[in-house]
Amino acid sequence: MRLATWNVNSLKARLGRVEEWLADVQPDVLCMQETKLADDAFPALSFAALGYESAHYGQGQWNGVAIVSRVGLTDVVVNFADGGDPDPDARIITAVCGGVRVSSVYVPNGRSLDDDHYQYKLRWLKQLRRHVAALNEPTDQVVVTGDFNVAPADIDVYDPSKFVGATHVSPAERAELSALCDWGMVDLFRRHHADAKLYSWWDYRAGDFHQGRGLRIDLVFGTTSVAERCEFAIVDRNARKGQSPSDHAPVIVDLT
DNA sequence: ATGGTCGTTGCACGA
Repeated sequence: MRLATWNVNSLKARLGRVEEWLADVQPDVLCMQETKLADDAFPALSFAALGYESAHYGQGQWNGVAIVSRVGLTDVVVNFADGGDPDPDARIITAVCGGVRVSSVYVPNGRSLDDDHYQYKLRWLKQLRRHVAALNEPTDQVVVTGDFNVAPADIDVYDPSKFVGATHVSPAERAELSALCDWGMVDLFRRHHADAKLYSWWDYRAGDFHQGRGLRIDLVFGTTSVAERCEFAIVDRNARKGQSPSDHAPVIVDLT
């Protein structure tokens, strides 16, 4: 099973590229973030024409997450399912695809450490963990993937000195990812590329992509049983090139 | 040293 995640930065602006990419890469499951669409504007027929079932949770304009699958798509849950307060934004959707419970997540950006949005980000990550624990046991086949807006370690940042005091690298955010791992999840990409300075997001400005100034913030977490099946992981940098790219590249994992 | 660009929408703001 080939599973991928991609922050498309507006599915309306990106649909052509996403269709082309699906035909080329042939993933079985694709999790998308920042569709920036209302549910009734989601192009389900375009995905159906390529053989994919789909589930979307959007609000229009901002945020919006989706899962498309050609290996089944059942048990769809929008928003958090831990019994706590629902997130006012459309940032998480969960479904079972090919025997794996998959969540597509768009973690709040945080803006800056002194912003209320940063506290929202930390609360959001805690609730994500409760959501995962409410739906699964650590021994289950579970994937939580998407745009985490957190670089797990300094190796995931092109120049850590430029991010001192910034979001995406703060100890509190990283501790939330560690807590997810403590529950029973593994960063599948890092497991396959222990020392690689490879990124999944590059600012549109100043030629950051071509200068190699990026962050690895698009992550695929899998439970141990998923990690044991994972034989390949890659960032598809080609999808960040050319005409009208998203500022994120897809991350792909292959499970046996 | 600073600011670079996109996407939304509507003539600013979030990332």
